[in-house]
This record gives sequence, structure tokens and C-alpha cells, in this order.
Amino acid sequence: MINITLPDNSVKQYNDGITALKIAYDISEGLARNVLAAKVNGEVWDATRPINNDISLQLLTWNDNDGKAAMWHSSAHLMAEAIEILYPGVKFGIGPDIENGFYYDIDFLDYDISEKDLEKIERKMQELAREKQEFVRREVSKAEALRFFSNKGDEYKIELISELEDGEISLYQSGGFTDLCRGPHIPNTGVIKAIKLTKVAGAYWRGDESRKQLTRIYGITFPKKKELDEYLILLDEAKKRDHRLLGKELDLFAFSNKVGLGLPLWLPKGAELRERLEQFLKTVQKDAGYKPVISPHIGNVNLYKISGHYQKYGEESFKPISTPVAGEEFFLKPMNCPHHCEIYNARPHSYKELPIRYAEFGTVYRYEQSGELHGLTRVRGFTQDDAHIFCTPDQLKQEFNNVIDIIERIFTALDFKDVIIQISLRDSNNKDKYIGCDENWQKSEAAIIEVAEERKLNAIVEFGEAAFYGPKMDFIVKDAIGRKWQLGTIQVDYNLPERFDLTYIGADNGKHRPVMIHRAPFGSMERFVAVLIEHCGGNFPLWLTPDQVIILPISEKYNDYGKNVLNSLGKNGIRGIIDTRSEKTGRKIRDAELKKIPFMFIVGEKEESDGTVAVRKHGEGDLGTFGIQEISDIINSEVEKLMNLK
RNA sequence: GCCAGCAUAGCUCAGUUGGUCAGAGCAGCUGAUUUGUAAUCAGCAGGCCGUGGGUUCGAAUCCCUCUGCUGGCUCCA
Repeated sequence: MINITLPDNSVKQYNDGITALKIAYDISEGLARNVLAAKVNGEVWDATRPINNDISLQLLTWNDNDGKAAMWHSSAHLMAEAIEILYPGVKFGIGPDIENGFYYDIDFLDYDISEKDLEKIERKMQELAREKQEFVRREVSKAEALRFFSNKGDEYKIELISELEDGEISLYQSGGFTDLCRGPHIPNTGVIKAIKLTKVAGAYWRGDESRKQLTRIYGITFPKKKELDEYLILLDEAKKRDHRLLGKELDLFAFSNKVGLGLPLWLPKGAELRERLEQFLKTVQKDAGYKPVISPHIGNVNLYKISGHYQKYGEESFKPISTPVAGEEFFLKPMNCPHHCEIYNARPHSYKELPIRYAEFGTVYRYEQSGELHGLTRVRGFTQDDAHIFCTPDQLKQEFNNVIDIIERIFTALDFKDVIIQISLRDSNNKDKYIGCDENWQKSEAAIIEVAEERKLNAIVEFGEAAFYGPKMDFIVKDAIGRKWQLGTIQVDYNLPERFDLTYIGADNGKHRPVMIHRAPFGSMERFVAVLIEHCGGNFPLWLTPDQVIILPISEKYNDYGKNVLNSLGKNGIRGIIDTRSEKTGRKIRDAELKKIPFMFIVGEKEESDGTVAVRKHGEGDLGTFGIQEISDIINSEVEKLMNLK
């Protein structure tokens, strides 16, 4: 007999060789039907794998991420089985589960595969799933595994096996398909009820551009048809929020082939919105002791050789610009920091001046591969809300804290409520990857961790993800429909001060090296605006939105009164427009709703004689009649509250 | 850059197997209407069917080139 400890700490006794699935049946048949896998002493196992020792057991279902993973991984096998039947002879690469579903990389040889073929494969999968094929695990020797796949002619699997240790190799068989796989898998394919293959893409074998490109097919499966439908609705919602569509609809930005790929053009409404964002941050930064600086868009190639960007961005930069004088070359700047270092170096500094905080909305240029470009989120020219703080090592922690204050204030003002913080530290087993002495690393890592602990930040720590010059803290926001976006970043840097020989004179009258903090709360204006658009679906916060109010006169008779109202609003600092077309009120309301303007003021005979407006709020409807000063005050106090500026 | 798909009016899209196939709605302009909480009516204008080549008696439609757009290109059995 063995003891099985369940999550509620109850202990049950079973015979050797019992399986998680049988235990589930013992608890209830309903549960058993939902079991996808099991966690045995913290390790994810097949629910059908025999248990021979005392263990703690957690049954995994669709509600557990590990359960989902097992389901999707098994779905990848199911897809491979279907494909092997439909396209005999194809060769398989890898087929893992991913965050939202699974994929399989396959060498389709001479078959042409496009999205038209997906439906056929889906149907085959459904047919196979209904057979409730069981996944059978078999542990094999390396020689046996190699023999199996050489007989099959699957050179990719052979390559994978050759890198594995003998004794740790397992095969899984479901129906007529056998795959090299460590598992775990779901008990049988019967739980896969809803299948959607989503896209076909090329993917290099093992991500290596020099190797053969395989065909990757992505898909996702669900235990219930309803969940697939919900997923498709979510995708649809994401589509509606796409910043590229909304940017066009709301006249915010555009691209032109004549100007060039990945080079955004900001239209007046977009530029005004961006200016408001910049102005907001400038005000916050002024309060926090930042000083504006301005640096040119190009710099001598030697500047970037000193900073190390030349080595790093050489390939990803636009080609150097040559001058008529031989031997002189300039780069479009890929980052602002080298310039700011030289601004610091413009004159000597005393410890009494530190910290020095230089801020610049600096436009940088990087040559991204054409296929990487995407709306405003991935472009070739963009503006960072950059700042560099030069401080003494002792001031580091305080300065780091101050930057977090700024970032939190901004996220609050923009209604990003769900923020994940990632602290990226050095991989201490692999110190060669980084520069700088241990002491500095320990100090700066400790500073970040202490700050995170003191502020009780909801932070995850990643080892080995630090920049080569120092640890960093990244801010990842979740938008309104749950997608994650990396925005702000704070980085500690001991490298550039050294490379640029930055110094200050200390109280001891000696030269000392300052520490540098790189930080960008928005990251880049382009990317941030894109994320903001998708987050709010084009319904910007009141303080940011292009037009806060639209005046809708009932008929042309009231246009003059409407213009007077607009004037009064302007005097109260409220942005508005007026719709003087000779359209019916219903039409004007509809158009204003579609333009997502927060407030509609409807004015007619009553309002004109009373000096009032009938207020309708976007998405909510009629709010009733207000005096002009009264509603102006309401709007302004709302704006003030959102901006949190006082 | 590579793989797959797409490209028709400012926008969203129709255009069956090549032969009145250059169309619709919205937006725009002109006029009528003077309107009370999500589309008033009528008329007008608007396109080298992404570019260049080819096949054909004939191409928006078939083939090739180029350009651009979209989705991907390790989340490592």
C-alpha cells in the first residue's frame, strides 16, 4: 500500500501501481472525466502513469495551466497524426504547447500547404479525437529511439534524440502516430471537443536562419465548443481595438510608402494627443527635479564605438552618413544615452550637484527587419521618453524609488490597473556575459530588490535577463482584454560612466564614478500610444482625448448659441468642436458616438433661453440639463482627478 | 531577410469557370429639408482593378517580376 496526499492534506491509501486517473474515479466520476494530467510531488505526470511510492498528488483539469498545457501538447500530437494520414511521408520537427494553444513545425516536402488546407486537417483531427485514442507512454533506449526514427526517415527527430541522454527518452503513441516526447499527455483524445487551427507560418528549424525553414501550423483546442466560441469573440474584440484601424478611424497617425517603411506620420489629432502625454510627463518630471536637454539626431560614429552601441547596433542601424570630408561618418542615433553622457561631461561636477537628471524626448532610429514592423508598436524611427540620472552609489536606491513613483503616477493617470513588474538580474553562474565588478552588481541588485520589497511590489524575478551593463526593472501592463505589454523600464548602469569616463569630485576632493539610471516610463511614445489605443479601445481618458466635447445644435437656428457655448468652454480650458451640419439630431448623436467623443452638448430653443446645455455622455446617454459653468467644473475636476496633478 | 496569404473609388467590400465587369454602401461635393438623444431625401463627382512584363482575338480575372500590407519565423521532444 502507498499513501497519497491530496491538496487538502487528506491521505488516501492505494495499492502500488495505482494511477491518478483511477484515484480521480475513486473521488467522483465527474472529476475523472475532467482530469487532464496530474501533479506528482510537484512534477506534471500523465494521469495514467502508475504510481509506486508515497506521493502528494494534485489532479489537473482545464482550470490549471498545467492541465491546459497537457491538453494542448496532446493536441499537437493529434494534429501531427492527422497530418501524417493526410500527407504521408512528411517529417516532424517539434510540436509544443504555447501560451494560447500549440503548434507543430513540419517539413511538408513537396506538399504545398496554405490556410485553405487547415479545415481539412481540422476535420481529420475531430474524427480522430472522437476515437478517444489513448496516449501510451513507452520508455526506450537511445538506440531504440534512433532505430525507430531512422526507419521512419525523420531526420529532425534523430537530431533531437542525438542530443539526449540515454535513459531519459520516452515515446508516446496515440492512434497510429508515435512521437518522441517527454510528455505528459492527457488520458485520451476524447476530451478535445473543439479544434481551431489558426495560422500557417514559416519557421526555421530550431530558430536558426541558416537552417531549413519548416512549415509551422498553429492551433488551439478546448474541452467545450462554447469556450472556443468565447475565444473567437475575444480575438474579434482584439481586432476591433487594433490601434492600426483605430488610428486611421480617429485620424491619429498614418504611414506613407513614399516616406518609408516603419516611419510613422502623426496627424494633427494624434500629434496633439501625444503632446498632451509629453506635457503631462514633463510636468511630473519638472516636479521631480529633471532638467530638459536636447541632443541632435545624429552623432559621430566614434561616439557609438565608445558607448558600445556600434558593436551592438551596427547591423540594426541605418548605414552611416558620410560627410564630404573623407573619413567622417555619422550614425542616426539608436539611443540617447551617449549624447547625455557627453552633456554630463560638458563640465566637471561636484558631489553636491548629484543627482543630475537629464530628460529628453529623444527620437532614435533603428533598422528593424521589414517583417518585424507592426503599426506603431514596432517602427524604425521613434521617440523615447528618455532620461538619465547620474548619482552616487548611495543615492541609487532613493533615485530608483523616485522613478517608480513617476511610473506609478503615469499608469494611474492612464488607467492601467494591472501591472506586472519584472526584475531582471544577472546570471551569477555566467558572469562573463556582463561587465562591471561584483561589488557594483551586488549593490545595484540589492538596491532594486530592497526597493521592490519595501514597496511590496508585485514583482517576479528573472535571473540572466539583466542588461549586460546592469540589472533592470521592467513594467508590464495588462490591457483591458488581458494582453500583456512591456512598457516602462528602469535600468542601472555602471558601464557607460566608465566608458565615457564620467566623474564627480567627492567630499574627499577625489574623483569618483557616478552610477547611471536609464529610465523611460512610456518606453516610446509610438508604442505607448499604440498600447493605450488598444487598452481603451479608442475611448481615451478625458484629459487626453482629442475632443472632449461636441456641441450639437438641434437646427441651424441654434448654431450661434452653440458657438457661444463652445467659446465659454474654451475659456474654461475645455477642448470642443461643433457640428453645424443641417442634419437631424439623431444623426449628429450617432456620428459623435462613433467618433468616441466623451461629451455631447445638445442645444436647442430651451437651452438657448435658459443658457444651459443638455448633456449626453458617450456610451451612457442623457445626463440631463446643466449650466455651462456647472458642467465645465465637472469636466475640469474629472480631468484634474485623472491627471493627479496638484 | 524568409514562409504563407492579400492588394478593385478616401473607407468597407461585390465582381461566378477570362467575353457590356468597372459596381454598391459609407465618406466627399451640390441642393432640398430646419430637424430634440445612434443613419432625412435627391443629385453629382470619384478608379491605369498596387507596379512592370507575359499568355490570349480578348485579362480586374491566368503566369512571372517588383512594391506594399497582414500573420508567423524556439514559447526549445
